Amino acid sequence: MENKNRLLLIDGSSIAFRAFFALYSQLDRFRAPNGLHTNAIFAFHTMLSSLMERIQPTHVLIAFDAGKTTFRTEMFADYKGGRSKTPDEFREQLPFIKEMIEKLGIRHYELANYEADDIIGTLDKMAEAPDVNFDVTIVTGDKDMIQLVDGNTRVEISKKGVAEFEEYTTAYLMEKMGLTPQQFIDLKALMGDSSDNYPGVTKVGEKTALKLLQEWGSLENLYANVETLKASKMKENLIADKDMAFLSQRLATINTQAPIEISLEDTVLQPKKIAELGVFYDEMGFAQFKSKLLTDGAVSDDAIGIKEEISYELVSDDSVSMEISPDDFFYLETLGENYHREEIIGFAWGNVDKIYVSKNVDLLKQLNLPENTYDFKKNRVLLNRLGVQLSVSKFDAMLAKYLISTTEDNKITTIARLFDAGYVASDEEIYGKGTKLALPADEVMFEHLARKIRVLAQAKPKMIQELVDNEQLQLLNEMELPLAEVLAKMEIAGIFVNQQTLEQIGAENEEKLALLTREIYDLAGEEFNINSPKQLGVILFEKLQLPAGKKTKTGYSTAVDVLEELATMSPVVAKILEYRQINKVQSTYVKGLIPQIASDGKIHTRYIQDLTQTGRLSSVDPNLQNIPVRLEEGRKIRKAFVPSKNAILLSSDYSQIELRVLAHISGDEHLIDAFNHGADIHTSTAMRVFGIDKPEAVTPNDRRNAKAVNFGVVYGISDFGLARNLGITRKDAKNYIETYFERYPGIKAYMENIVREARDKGFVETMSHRRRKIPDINARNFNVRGFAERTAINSPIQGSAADILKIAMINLDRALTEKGYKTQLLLQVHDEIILDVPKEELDVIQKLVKETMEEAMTLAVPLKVDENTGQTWYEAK
DNA sequence: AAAATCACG
DNA sequence: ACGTACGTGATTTTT
Repeated sequence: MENKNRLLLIDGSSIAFRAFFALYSQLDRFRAPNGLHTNAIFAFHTMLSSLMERIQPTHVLIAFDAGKTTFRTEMFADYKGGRSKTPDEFREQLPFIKEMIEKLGIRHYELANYEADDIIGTLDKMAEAPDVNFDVTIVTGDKDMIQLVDGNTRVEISKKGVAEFEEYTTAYLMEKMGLTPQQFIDLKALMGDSSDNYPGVTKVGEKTALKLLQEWGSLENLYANVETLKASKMKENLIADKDMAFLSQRLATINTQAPIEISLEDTVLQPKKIAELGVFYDEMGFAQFKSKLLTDGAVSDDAIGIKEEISYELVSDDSVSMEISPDDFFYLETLGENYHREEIIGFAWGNVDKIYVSKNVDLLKQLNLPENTYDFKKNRVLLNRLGVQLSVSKFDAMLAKYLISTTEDNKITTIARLFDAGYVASDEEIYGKGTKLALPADEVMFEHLARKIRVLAQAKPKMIQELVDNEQLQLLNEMELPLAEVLAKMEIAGIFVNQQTLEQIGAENEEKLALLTREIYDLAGEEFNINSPKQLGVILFEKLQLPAGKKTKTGYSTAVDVLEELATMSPVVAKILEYRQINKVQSTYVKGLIPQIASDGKIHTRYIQDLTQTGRLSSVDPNLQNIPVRLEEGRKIRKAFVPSKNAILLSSDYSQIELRVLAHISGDEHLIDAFNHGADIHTSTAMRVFGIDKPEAVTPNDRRNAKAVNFGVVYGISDFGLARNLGITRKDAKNYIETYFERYPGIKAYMENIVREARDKGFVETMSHRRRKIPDINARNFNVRGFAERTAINSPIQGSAADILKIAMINLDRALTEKGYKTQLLLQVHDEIILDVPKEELDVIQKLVKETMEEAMTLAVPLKVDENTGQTWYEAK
């Protein structure tokens, strides 16, 4: 870039106001720890950063309006009159925006009796003096300042959000409006300005004003010749409002001679006040800005006093002996995430005072490793690959953090921030990401590992304290930690998948797809990419003229529910649905799974234990919790999942566990009764809600509707959702719900209570004190708040059900181990477990599994378990 | 990187 | 009037 001074002048008042509205929808989310709204502060920071980045100014000034009265109000008392009061939520943020600007090393200025425009205009003129000759960029939300555009000065008007600006240069102004900057003032003189509340000439708006200026060039010339205009209402108005026109002209003119007490030298960009900014970001709750601040350079890390020195001892020799204290942490590093395949690149152990690092994996085979861990399950699996049985963990910082709060991720950087436990770089900074993922120099990695150990050691007591305060210590020690061991066993065990079976299914699918593709091209009359919703939309809704129903953000929706509506209208639609179904199976479950079969003939998934908001597990790499079952076409995939030699697959699932949990935690007598009498729950609901006497009188359709209502109840029902699901009117859905609540008053009470509880405490919890924060519960926005309310209703239900299966798995694993059975737990699918059972153990194991699951927790209703066995997963259903 | 779609409980 | 059912992950296309 040219070595010229660049001055950036920002209308702080106007941009702050724009910033406020740019994130207005997020008003409730942006709250400082002390409750202050911060949406405008945050958006202002974002806008400012991107401007600084783009313009790279040498000088910056942010001007603010000083107060209500200015020299313009002396000229015209109603100037800016009639404006609605600025919102309190905005006004309270202004002082903090100014504070932030100062800490960013930028000057701000305001002057009694003058507006920000005048300060900017005056400085702009100073910067244009021949001996100075700066490039000037003016940023504002207000078009008035376009009059300042000239060869040195461009004006950027904030358009939308925080990043979109419209840049006015003399050329652009001429092209867009056919005006010079001076004429822009006259334009406003004629048409007035409704937001500044001066009227201009009666009945003259933008179109008329532009035409007059095209013809006469200026306000002065227009009025010098006004008598020559042919008689019209407009001529009368021009003559009558002449004084107002010239007054408006003066009001619209920016004063470039304001008595400012600030010079260009005062606007030189200063270095950021790093330490103060760090504190400020903390106060505002701006974690991202703070971590950015820290990563921007080592100098700043030290300046802020967070990146203290760290020392560690490198251990490369196998023949080291070590003493372990109960406070010591152990940490194991891999480059990638999939610990079934990744190699150990380094590890560290120690405490706040003394830290060891190494990359000699042979050491791991002989050392006695510390019992405080981070991601114990990963460590267990990795060491198992080395033939080492890692001893039981006493504390897992990752799981502890997950239990304390699910709102953020559970990375060590996050733990460091939340528990004020020192500095650690992010893995991305050290190892890169995506294609740039690579091993750094040894010293870089070792320091990084040492810092992780120190953060963990410093955070542990604080985390324990918080777990105690939350009544969650038991949840960690007796549920998540033991479960991590069980899951490690399951992941290590893996499940046999028959590749030939998958390939056979794959070959059949390919044939069907080829045929369907030809048929679809035929019916459509052309070839196109059937996988592209965009191209498909064009074919269906433009070429074939089918009625487009729903729309997505980018165009026509071609989702199943839309296509099903169209199926009767054109034969191509049915073919497309069939194609989609088979293609899904082929791409995700045939082509996706085959490469996941390891050399042992098994698929080893990973269960993510610290992710879901409710306490469920998730399964990745591959996901074995969404193998098809509902449609036969996909269900066949399950034929490839087989037991080990001389064994059988046993699938055990809880029947209606979420409704049973709901019955228990709501205490609703009717729902409890139904379960206690062993009734078919959807039939029973149908009888109560639709007023049917005998179960025999419940039609399949009644039962179907009741089932949808029951689902809805668990999800936090709304008439809209139920209506959409059942294809009935909202009014009917509303009736269903009202009747349901009348007949099940305990459920209604539960919903009201849990929402109130969320409001009071800011979180809800499961039967085992698993928490979910509900920050949006008091949102002003109807949708956001509605979502939060449904979350508050659903989370304790889904979460308690998850807790129950977790307990069952732990108890079952314990029983299997104690009695020395060879049966293996293989998979978990939310309300179901799949086991590999040697044939000779089958009878006793079936009994044991059922018992263990049904007795996992004692509720006001019985827990019921169904079991199925088979030579494949397909049969075990 | 986001959006659309669809697989599961 | 607003415009949604709760919780996930993988694949493909589009930007």
